[in-house]
Amino acid sequence: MLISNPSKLPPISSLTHLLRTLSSIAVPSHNHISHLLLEQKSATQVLDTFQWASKLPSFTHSPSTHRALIHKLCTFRRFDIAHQVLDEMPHSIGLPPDDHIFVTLIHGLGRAHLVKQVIKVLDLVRRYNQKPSLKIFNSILDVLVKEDIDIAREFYRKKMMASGVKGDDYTFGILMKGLCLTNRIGDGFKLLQAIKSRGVAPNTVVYNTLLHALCRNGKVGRARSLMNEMEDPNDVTFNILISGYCGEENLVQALVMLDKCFGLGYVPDVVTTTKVLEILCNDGRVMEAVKVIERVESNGGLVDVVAYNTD
DNA sequence: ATAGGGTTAG
Repeated sequence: MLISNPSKLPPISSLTHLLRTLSSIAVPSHNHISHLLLEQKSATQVLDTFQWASKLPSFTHSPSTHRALIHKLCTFRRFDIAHQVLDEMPHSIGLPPDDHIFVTLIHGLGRAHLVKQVIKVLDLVRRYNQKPSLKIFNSILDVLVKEDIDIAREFYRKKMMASGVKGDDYTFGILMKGLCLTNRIGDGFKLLQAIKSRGVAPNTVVYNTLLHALCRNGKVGRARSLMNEMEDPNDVTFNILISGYCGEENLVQALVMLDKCFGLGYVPDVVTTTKVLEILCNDGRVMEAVKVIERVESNGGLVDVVAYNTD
């Protein structure tokens, strides 16, 4: 048995103690026990708490309490125990681990940079006779793009495409993020092209990711023309472009975009507004800055302390 | 489960 003897409980915090006392009076909810688990400071404490809860009269663990347990075990890097817990789920609650719990494990392994183990989650899912869902594929892909874009691409080609799993909007967003993270702008455009060649319009997130990478790399003009082909630019799109123009101190274009932004009913966010105010004030155009503040505020936007200090 | 993120001196 992997859960140790509760009689030798380690010292526990007073909050934990209080919660334990309360739960022995009333039947605790799954939510309640999950929070209690998340509060524990060591793998032993989490396991003890989990074990203690399972002995409470009229309490049965659920997928959600298991998820909390797995999450905590991952933060303590006890992936071995996490796997054992998953294995025990079919007998302990009569249910195999669900998607949500696999995603939790994938995140945990990802935080520990355990790339190979993350990919192996696919086999783990199959061991419970389940077909890995697109959500699981995407979660794995999300970990991989942050580690190594080439491994991510190989995973996409060999594991997803080869098993007949078609990527969705999320998939392309994740891939674009991975490419842009390493400033592979050329590849970003290729991906955009690949999406279009499937006969679908790339979604706004995919575009925005590439727009941001362009702006970061001093290619605001290219970002502007790419924006022209977007069907539905949103507030984030405008924040990116306005910030981009501010970054190269192109006050004229920044203000043009700002107008366009308001014209479509979007209000720049706090960060973007501050940048606009900054370059206006640097240019001594304080009156216009005040007008911008009024315009943002009257449209329901926020201007914060940092902006007011800009002088 | 997917996009961005600022200020600080004479």
